[in-house]
Amino acid sequence: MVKPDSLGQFEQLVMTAILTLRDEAYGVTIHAKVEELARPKAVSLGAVYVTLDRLEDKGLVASWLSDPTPERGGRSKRYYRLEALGERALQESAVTAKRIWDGIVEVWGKEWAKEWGKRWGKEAG
Amino acid sequence: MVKPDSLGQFEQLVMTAILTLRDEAYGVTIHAKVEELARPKAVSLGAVYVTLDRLEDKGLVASWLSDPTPERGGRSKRYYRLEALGERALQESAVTAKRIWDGIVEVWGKEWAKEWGKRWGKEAG
DNA sequence: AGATTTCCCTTACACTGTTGGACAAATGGT
DNA sequence: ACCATTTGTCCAACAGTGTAAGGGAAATCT
Repeated sequence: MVKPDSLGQFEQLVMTAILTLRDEAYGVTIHAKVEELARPKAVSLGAVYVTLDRLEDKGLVASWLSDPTPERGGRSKRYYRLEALGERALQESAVTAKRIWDGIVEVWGKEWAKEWGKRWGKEAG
Repeated sequence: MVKPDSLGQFEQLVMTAILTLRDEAYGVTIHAKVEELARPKAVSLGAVYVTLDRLEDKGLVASWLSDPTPERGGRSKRYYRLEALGERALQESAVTAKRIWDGIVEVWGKEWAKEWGKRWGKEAG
């Protein structure tokens, strides 16, 4: 556990993925969700695991191993959830992220925001 | 000029500061605006200058020296503005920032967002 | 048993974040 | 003229985060 300081953007992505996946957050699904959030940028699986490791060292997330499941290749998974410290850190970072967004919209206008919402929002491809 | 890749969060803060300051963007004012955006986290002046340097190397911002002004300590300032490449990079990063915010609000709810807006928005202290 | 599928983890390096202090150029006072 | 003060820029060094590439383990299927 190092410092409850501010998160990097990739750490924010990983933690947001864990948060939104709720009970289905393990390496592979987290990776998929992060790629969805970071689109169109590609993300390597290794990057995700390294970051999960470091977040756990900092006490921001916790993990545990599941039992194997009876499917092909269904080996045990390492599931993750946010710790209280992690929730706090994510909240603060999210507020900063929102200030950035608001500042930009203030200058470039709401028309721009709408346009980008259409092209890059979660609904569209 | 290195790669027009994704920006770190601090780089986003600095560029957003330049954007919103319009014609008044130089080291000291940028530092002040970044601290406002990153509140309550403190930011050192050196961090800002180093980041400005690297952003200029990457061709995302441009700078020029002004004439001195007739006030106490009124030496010449280095002003900054965003380059076209920088605007594009900031837009993409901002979209990712917004996806993070939306994902979090989706889980924690709009009540939470409102509450944090009151306590941490630009209006309040 | 061997092939296939799903998943976890490590090593190594590049880039970004941050501190702390050095240095430069104006004005104001004595 | 000289020195203190104000405003401002910049560098060196280190810590921390981002990323790719590849090694390897545990299931099921045939």
